[in-house]
Amino acid sequence: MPELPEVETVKRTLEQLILGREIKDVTVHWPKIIKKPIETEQFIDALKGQKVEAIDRRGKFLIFYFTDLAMVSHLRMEGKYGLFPKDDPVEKHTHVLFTFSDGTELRYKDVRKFGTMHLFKKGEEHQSLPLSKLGPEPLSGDFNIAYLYEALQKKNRTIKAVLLDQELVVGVGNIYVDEALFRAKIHPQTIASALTYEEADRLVKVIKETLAEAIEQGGSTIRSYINSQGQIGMFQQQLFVYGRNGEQCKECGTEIEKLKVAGRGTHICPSCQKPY
DNA sequence: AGATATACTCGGACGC
DNA sequence: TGCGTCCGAGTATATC
Repeated sequence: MPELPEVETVKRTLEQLILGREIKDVTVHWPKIIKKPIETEQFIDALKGQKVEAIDRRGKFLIFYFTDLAMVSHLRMEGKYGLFPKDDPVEKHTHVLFTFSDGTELRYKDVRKFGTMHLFKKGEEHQSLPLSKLGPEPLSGDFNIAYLYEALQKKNRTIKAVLLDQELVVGVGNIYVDEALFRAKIHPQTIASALTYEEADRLVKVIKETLAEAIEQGGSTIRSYINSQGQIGMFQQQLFVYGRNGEQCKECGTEIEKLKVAGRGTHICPSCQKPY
C-alpha cells in the first residue's frame, strides 16, 4: 500500500521517464477511476496534445502537470504506473492508458480499482478536493513540535487515528504509523491529548526519520512498476513491527502482537509500547 | 465543531 | 467446484 515514501519513489521514477512526452491518446477501461471531469470523454479529450511538464507529490497524491492541466492521482492500495512500448501486451487489471506520440505508453494498473484521478486546470488543483484540506508535509518545517503538540492537545482520539488523519499531517498510512509509534515507544491506543511534550517531540523526530529512510530505500512495497511487476522496496527489511506479528521484537525479543486500533490492523511490541 | 460511524471503491482469500 | 462472506486502505459522506 503506497504511502508517502512509495509515492515519492514513483514520482521520482516517473520524472526520469515521462517528462516532455506528449499525449496522443488516452484509453479508459474502467471509467469509475476518473472522478473529474465526470464524463470520461471530456477527460480523454482534454488530455490529448498535452505535454508532461512536471511531476509532483502532495501527501500520498501524485500530481501530473501538463501544458494546461494538472492531474491528481491517488494509488490507494494497489495502484501502479508503468511505461511500456504501446504495442506490448496489456497486463490484466490495466485500466487507464496514456499513449504518447513517441510510441510509448504510460499504463495505470490497479487490481482493486480503488485508485482515483482528478483533472484540473493548472492552478486550481490545490484549491479543490481532494487536495484542499490536506495538512502539512511531514518532511517540511511546518511539521514541527510546536505544531504537533498544539494539535494533539485538542484531540480526544487515539494517537494512531490522529496520525492517520491526512488533515493533521499527510502521507502517513498504516505501515508508517505503526513503525513510527514503535520507534517513539508509544502505544497506538494512547489518547492523543495525553501525550507529553517529550513524547510528541519524539514522534515528530521518528516520523521524519522513518519516512526519510524509507524514501532513501525506495519505499516498502514498491520500488517502481516500470521494469517488472513492482519489486519489493528495500525498506521492507527495516520494518520493526508492521507485518511481523508472531515474530520477535528486534529490540527486546518479545513477540510482536497484532491488534485493532482505529479500525485498522495494528502491530506493536507489547513490551516496548506500554499502554498509557 | 468535532468526533465517530458507515458507505464506498473491488477482487482475492478463505471456509464450507 | 462453487458460493457466500470477510478483508483491506483511504476518503467521502452521514450522523451524532
